[in-house]
Amino acid sequence: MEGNSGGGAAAGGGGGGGGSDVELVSKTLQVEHKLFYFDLKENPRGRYLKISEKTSATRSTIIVPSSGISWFLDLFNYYVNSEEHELFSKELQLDSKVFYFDIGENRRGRFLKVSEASVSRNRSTIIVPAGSSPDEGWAAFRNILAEIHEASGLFAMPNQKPSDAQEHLVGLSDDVGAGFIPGHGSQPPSSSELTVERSTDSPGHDETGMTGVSKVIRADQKRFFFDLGNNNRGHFLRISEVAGSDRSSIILPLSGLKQFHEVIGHFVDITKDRIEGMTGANVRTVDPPQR
DNA sequence: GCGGCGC
Repeated sequence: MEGNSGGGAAAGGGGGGGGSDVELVSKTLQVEHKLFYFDLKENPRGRYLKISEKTSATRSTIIVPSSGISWFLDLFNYYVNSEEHELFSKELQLDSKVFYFDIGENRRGRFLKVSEASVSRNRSTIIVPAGSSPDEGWAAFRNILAEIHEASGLFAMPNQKPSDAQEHLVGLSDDVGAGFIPGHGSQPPSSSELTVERSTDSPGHDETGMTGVSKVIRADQKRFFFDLGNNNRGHFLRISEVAGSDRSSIILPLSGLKQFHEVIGHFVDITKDRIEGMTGANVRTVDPPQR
């Protein structure tokens, strides 16, 4: 809850020496008799999520690159929300790593085996029990991933108010339509893969009623900020991409907004098949074993 | 207080 902004998000600046990775978020989850540790960490080479499974005797760990957190979230949502008979194994390719998601079952119950295979590294595996109630097991695991995914975005954006993210976490579906641009309430907030937040700055000033209106969307690990502004040459929409500590933006005069919208719509149309569901980019379904 | 995974 505290403003843990840390100045400029470029924690990579002060190399820090060997092994002193900064811990941004740390959470634990107990499922049956297992303990799962979630540590979002950062070092000069980037950010990653370390997930450890600890039992009384053993401990195993997988390392998820930050770009994979949203994929993990999607995959756990898939396993939580799917019927038992339609659960398939999945493979998630991230950079040089491959994560395998496999369902298993024994007399203790159902479980999801997540193993990480990378070059020159022994395969490591964690096993997450399905759990007997919707509050534990896979769903609880999913919830932690969602919290970390949220928090990860906040760390990338020092000016972001944490309360906005909390609001987004808590609000289930009713608040999706809120906070739209005044006078333009026509667009439906269809966000299947994308999650939409809003951050309105200084609503007290309403010179034209338009400046200061902002929206934020997130896709994978990137965040895109949309800000209406104006200067002596007119009104414009600034679209900024923020990923990690890098950001860049384009300035779109409002006279070009309609064409922009049409072109985006065109690409949405021709790529629909790939962005719905999860057969596209990195995740692929693995056929069940024949017998 | 469990037990799967791995060769």
